[in-house]
Amino acid sequence: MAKLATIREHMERYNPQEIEGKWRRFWEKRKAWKVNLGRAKKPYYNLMMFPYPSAEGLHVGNVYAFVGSDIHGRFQRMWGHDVFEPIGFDSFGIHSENFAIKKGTHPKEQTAKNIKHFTEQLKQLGALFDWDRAVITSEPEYYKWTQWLFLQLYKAGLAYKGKAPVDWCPSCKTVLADEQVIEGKCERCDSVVLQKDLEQWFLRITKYADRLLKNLETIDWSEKTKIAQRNWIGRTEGTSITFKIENSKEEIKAFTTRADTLYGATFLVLAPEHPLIASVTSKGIQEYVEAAKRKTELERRAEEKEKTGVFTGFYAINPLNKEKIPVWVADYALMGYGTGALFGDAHDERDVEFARKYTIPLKATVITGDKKQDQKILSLEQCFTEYGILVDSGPFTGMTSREAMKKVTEWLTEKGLGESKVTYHLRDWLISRQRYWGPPIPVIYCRKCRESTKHKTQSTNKSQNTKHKSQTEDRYGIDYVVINGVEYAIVLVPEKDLPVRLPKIKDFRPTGTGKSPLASVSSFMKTKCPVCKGSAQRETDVSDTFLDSAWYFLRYPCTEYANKPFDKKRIKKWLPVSMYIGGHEHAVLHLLYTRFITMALEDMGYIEFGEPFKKFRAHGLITKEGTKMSKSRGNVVNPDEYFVKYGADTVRTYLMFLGPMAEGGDWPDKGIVGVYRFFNRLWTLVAKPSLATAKLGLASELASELVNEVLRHKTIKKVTEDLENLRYNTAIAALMEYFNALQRSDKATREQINTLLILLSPFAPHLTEELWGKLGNKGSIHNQPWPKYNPRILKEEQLRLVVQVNGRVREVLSVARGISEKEAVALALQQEKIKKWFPSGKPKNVVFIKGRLLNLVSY
RNA sequence: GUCGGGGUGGCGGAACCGGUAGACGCGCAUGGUUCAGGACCAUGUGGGGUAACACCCAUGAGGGUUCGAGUCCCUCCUCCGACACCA
Repeated sequence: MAKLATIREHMERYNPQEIEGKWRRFWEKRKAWKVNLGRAKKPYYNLMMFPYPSAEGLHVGNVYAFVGSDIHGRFQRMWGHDVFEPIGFDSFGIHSENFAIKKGTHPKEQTAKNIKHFTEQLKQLGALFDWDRAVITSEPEYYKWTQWLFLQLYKAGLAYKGKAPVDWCPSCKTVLADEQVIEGKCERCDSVVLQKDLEQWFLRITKYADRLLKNLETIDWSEKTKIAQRNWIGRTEGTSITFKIENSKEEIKAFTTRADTLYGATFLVLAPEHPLIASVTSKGIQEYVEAAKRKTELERRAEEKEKTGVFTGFYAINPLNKEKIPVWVADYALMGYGTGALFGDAHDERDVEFARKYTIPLKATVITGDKKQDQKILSLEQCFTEYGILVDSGPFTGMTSREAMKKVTEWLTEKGLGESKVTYHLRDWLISRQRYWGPPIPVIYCRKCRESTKHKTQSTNKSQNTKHKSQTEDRYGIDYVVINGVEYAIVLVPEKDLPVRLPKIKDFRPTGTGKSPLASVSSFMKTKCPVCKGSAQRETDVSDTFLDSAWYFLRYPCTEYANKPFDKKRIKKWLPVSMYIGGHEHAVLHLLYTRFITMALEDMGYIEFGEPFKKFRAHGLITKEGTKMSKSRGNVVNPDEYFVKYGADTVRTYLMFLGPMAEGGDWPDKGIVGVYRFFNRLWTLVAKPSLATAKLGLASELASELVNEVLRHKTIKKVTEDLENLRYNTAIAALMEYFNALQRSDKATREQINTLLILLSPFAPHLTEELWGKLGNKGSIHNQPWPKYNPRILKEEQLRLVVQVNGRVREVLSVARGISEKEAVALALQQEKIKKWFPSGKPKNVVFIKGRLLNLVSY
């Protein structure tokens, strides 16, 4: 007998492994989440950032992100949307290649292996993923179109090859984009980056700077992300001022945001890369420039940012007061910002520091109204950088800084000596990578074509980059590169020849020579020119991973089209993306690039929208004991053991219970058992034979207590609102509260429990499906409509009127909702706890907030 | 330095427009159940105070506005994140 009971008890226990596997197989077989993309009536594109499969498996941080997004998808699905929730792998790139190198395997094999394991793990999550449409960026079927995209960008004048000082990571042995350099270090491996002058491929994202900025107002994104983008774009308004050079026809345009300080200009500084310097023959200067370029960020840091510079030997004329000021070259001026030149004065800390070091005179022209400070500033003991009143500034004396900035700029503009200028922090996107594991850039260099088209190129000055050339549709014969002193025409690989396949080579490791490993594979490099059919060579660099991920969301709904990257009609139906959820670390990388590419595609006429994601929400970070999980720290938590111990439903729900989605949380605290207990208790309640028969069978009006009904509707309201706002943690709390009430009351009806299960189903899809069936309901719980609450029922609840005396709570009264102020005061004054505060029997003042509180004031 | 976000029990975190601070969960305590362990169930759990109430104190610190402040304003302390020689 005892044994039998134990077995029975065991059988009835909540066993996540058993039911989760069962339902997953069932759903997969039925293709339960499949959406017919062509026919769907209410398309909802629920997108999450796809993972880099650059590890053996998922960590709980990935799980957190995917589950949060999946819950949103499930919620939208139950609202009646046709939810398309795709998944894929961002499998090209340095992360994947580095991982393969570490493992000593070929990236192709390692990536395949990783993807296989990731897939197994992802399938355990119980998400709505459409696996038939999985996108893998390292497959030729995909990167063919990444290369196609590059060709279109080139034809539109948005891709160019140019020589520029670029950041080089000596460990990854490749150049990096501006965005991938963090505090002078490589984003991937933390190595200190070096500056190199290299000929590289760029995408002209700066052309879109203003649009990228302005459009932010039109999209529903987390404010944090928008701010990060605004900062990165870094639009600055200022003035460009033309300084004539003494005894020369040359002039220098200097950029400033403080035109009001122009009277105080006592020197001019050029960036070491400034074009004017190239024409200066003085040996000392050239040496300085070379040395500055060779400097690494580390060296600059070690010197504690000490500024260095050298006097050029010539002088410039201040257009305002005609003063003669020396022109210097210094490494604190940056070529990429403003005009690459600035004037130095006493109202900028960097200028002052530099001037002191080289004993260049300074002159203060701006002061505050404060007497004491006036003296200090005029004696130059202190560098005053704020706005103030102008002194010693000719006709501008006495003006405020703001006024003067305007007037000075106007004056200069009138005289043709300056103009308003806008500059940006944003730089063009450098996409060349001297690595193996990426899509080869589909370009061929042909010597013969260059020879035969040389006449087309007007200017022979090729010392600078191609940035400023005019844009035409067909640049054949005009654009060229110089390799080892020989000119080659840039010829695009014809679209019909795509993809340029990445050959499987043995020696795929980065070379460090400034060239991709592909450069030593002659079978790849040597090719025929598609124009002249003569022998030519291929570009051997591959493109940045972020180019792969800049358009993947367009591919998902169109994976069945082999002859085009995406289908216009399909795209029109499903895009822009309804909701995008992902990590905040991509705020200025992926999210900015993606917006740029979308705008470019719109301008080229391929799509009809300029913003890819209508709504974006950043999720927080899951940490381990307060620190970021990372492979290098070795504190990555593998979710597998938790799946085995507690099941996916518990892991899903627990992760969401940690805190608000936007804030992330710490894993693990022991709290996971709390959710597991909750599910066990739910299981027990539903499995109770008594519930399955008598009470559950009754109609709700007869059996339910009003209390439970009110709570049911309240819970629907709360959970619905919370899910809309991604406040999953409080939604779960409300569900627990509701469950606790049902369990306690012992009068729960089937409807009340069904509501609980439906509301819980986005969090715990397997468990709720099982219990839904156990209660004798038909069909899948996931096909149920989302419950609606009845506002009338919420009003039936008794009001708990808070009674305060002098703003402090003294009593809580249960009263009818419609109670009037008069009635409430009278009732309150009958209470012992209240009465004693009013010896006179009457309050001096009464504050009554209907439906909420009563405050009686005794003074 | 600049920009952004925080500081609430032993812990994770709740608290709509200013209106019962600490929901929900973890942990802990006591009791029940069990051969035992675990699991489970019940009750309690910010601090002081009380037999129990009452009452007092409490949301980083200090001040202010208000009938009433975690929430609004000012000053300061502190932690975290992003960017950083950007003129």
